[in-house]
Amino acid sequence: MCGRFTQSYTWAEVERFLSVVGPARNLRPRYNIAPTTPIDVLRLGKAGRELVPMRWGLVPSWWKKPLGELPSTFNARAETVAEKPMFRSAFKSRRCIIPASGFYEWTGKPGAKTPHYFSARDGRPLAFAGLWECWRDPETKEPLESATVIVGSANEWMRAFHDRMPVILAWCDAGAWMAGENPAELLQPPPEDALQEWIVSPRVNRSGVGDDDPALIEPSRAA
DNA sequence: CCAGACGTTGTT
DNA sequence: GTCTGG
DNA sequence: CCAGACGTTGTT
DNA sequence: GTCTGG
Repeated sequence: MCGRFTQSYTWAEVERFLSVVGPARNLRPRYNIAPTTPIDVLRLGKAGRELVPMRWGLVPSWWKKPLGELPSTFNARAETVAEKPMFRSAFKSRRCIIPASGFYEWTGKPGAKTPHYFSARDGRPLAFAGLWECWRDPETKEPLESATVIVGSANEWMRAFHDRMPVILAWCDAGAWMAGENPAELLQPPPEDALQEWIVSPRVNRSGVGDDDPALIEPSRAA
């Protein structure tokens, strides 16, 4: 998966959706997110469940080099997330849910790329399986919280556009995910009729475009 | 990942 | 082509 | 037991 | 933080 998450979700929608794991608090709408910019992360902390904005791109707590030398960690592969040094610690003890109204995938060749918007057919927000970490800058000692989205195989329907897709907890068990259970069974693709899709403007991936513009997911040219 | 920008010369 | 911003 | 290592994702 | 090597 690549691109950004888009469109707003209402408090009511998220709360209803997240009721799988219990009541949610402090939820804020967010439309559209790019790597290295914050995403909303629902985690289980000492104070209970909280929605926290974090850097998109997980930084393992043991990372000692400058942030700029960190490889791309905005996605983690479901197949290897348990073993990769970059993710395994968070996979064990810092799972989270990343609410989003939808996500983008691109089709076409360079110079003729077409962005598609994907969201739940029932209109409810999606909840991606994620991981988070807290890292402390060796120089400034500043703490930085970060997160990543787990991606797995696409289902047949999705394969028409892309062979990967985020792990969506709506069709797994969000509660079990947060409890650290049955990862293999949890990280399955959703039913074939779970999502809907339409073409949007390439504007979605343009630098300088605000993340909170609902117009980003307006249908574009016909397919 | 993708979209968009990317400007040089002389000058003590 | 390569780098930056999101 | 301790010391030291440990890089990911996407590629039309 | 977690795993491996010694």
